[in-house]
Amino acid sequence: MAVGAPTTTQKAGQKPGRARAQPPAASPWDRPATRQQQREAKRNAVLTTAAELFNERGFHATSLDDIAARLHVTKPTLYYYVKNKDEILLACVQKGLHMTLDGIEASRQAGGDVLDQLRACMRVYAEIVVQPFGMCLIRVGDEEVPEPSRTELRRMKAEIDLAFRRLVAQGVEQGAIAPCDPKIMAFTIAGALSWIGRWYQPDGGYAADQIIEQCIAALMQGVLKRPPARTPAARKSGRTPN
Amino acid sequence: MAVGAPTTTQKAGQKPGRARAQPPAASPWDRPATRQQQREAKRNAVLTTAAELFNERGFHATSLDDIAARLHVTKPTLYYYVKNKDEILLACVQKGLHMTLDGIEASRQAGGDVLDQLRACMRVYAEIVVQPFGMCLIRVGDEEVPEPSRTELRRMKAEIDLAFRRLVAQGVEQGAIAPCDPKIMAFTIAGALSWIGRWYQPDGGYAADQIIEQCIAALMQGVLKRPPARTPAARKSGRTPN
DNA sequence: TAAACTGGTTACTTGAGAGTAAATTGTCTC
DNA sequence: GAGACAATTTACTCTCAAGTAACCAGTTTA
Repeated sequence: MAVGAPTTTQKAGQKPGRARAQPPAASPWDRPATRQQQREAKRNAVLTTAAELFNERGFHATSLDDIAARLHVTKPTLYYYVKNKDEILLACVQKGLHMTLDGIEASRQAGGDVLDQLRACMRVYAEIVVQPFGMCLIRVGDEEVPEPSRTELRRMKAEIDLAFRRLVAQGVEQGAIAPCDPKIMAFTIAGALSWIGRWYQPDGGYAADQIIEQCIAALMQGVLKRPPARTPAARKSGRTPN
Repeated sequence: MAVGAPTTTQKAGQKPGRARAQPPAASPWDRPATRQQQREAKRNAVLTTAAELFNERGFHATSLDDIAARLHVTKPTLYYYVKNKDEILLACVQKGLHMTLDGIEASRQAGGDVLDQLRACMRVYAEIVVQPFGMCLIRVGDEEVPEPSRTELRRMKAEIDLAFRRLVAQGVEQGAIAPCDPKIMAFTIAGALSWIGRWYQPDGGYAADQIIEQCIAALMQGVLKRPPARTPAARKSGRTPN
């Protein structure tokens, strides 16, 4: 399902766990959404637009007036929905982080062997990283976010990293993954996937899915040519299992 | 004089190719370096310090006063050595770029088969990326640098990317590298290596070399365990060639 | 030793952009 | 349709940092 359309907060591996209790979801027959819902929707629009601009120009180079302009409102309006500029950044990054964490949790629940789970996590991560909030996550260095929150952010990032590292370690133990330092392998994986968010352009000749799948395959398989594996299934395609 | 230790510009893939013709190198017996040399050295100190601060706090979050302070001088002094803040950023990134390009050229000259050359390029790139100017290169998005130069920068980055892509393509043809889309493979490699510059900390339990070698190995070999190769040399170590 | 230059300083101008106060318009409820 | 409250606007303030002007101390050269 591709992690999907912007503005719609909570889309990836959702399930009301982390999200604040949301009114049951709106059917088209409902009368024009409640005040609360509208407010929430507008706040989200602010955050999404902000994230897009941060990604285009960088955090410090984006003014609140820029954000307001793109939303066709004036700057003070923004302050009706957010406390200040830092809070915006924080919220964006946090959304990206939550989406990732939820997604990882979902892949865990989905089960499968270590390799399946690792691949699923990679996919989740890569899909998020090409969307506004996820892109924020990897483009905006955490130096930029001021101290109370920075530590919290780092904690969450470490959590993601740990998930990868654990899977790798587990895979090594089971003999499915090549012997390596799991920490470095995890960073290598995360790095390659994060980088996608740096150069990917929706209108650039490649579809996001293509890029993601190929990048994952490249990481799994490595640069070096493999001798064709003796796996029965692999015989007919002539390729090693990805 | 205060504008202290020049921090030795040009470290990785140097050799006077691209650098402006430098006076034969100073022996300790020489009288106190010429005006020109001192000036050059101080300008370099400004750039290096700036790069370090940009990496620590981000470009926009670093003020010229910050840079001046770390050099124990006052802001107007900086203007004696550089035109303005943008020029500083541009110079830093450009230095990183030139170092990389020179390094790549050097590995080409060094010869060897495709894999050797690819590995050499990866090493060059990774080594640069953990140093001030190289780190600038990958931490500072090119959105930040204003238009006349941005295009030039992108051109140079593309050149680096192209070098990787060409090696990959060549390797695929020769059958040394697994069949893949060279463009994506190149980005995957560059991404993983660039990422090192994001999390590497000189005082963090790992030596830079370790990280670099392991990261390269991880990329070459891939995540998946390889069946032990039938290469005679590989037999005794019990591992596949890295 | 005086002129001229080099490298640096203090003290300023200026502009941009974050954030606020208070007035204004719109909408819902009784 | 009159109040009450939600949503936005206009018109400001204030701070910070880029960039400049003008001046000063050392050093070199005639």
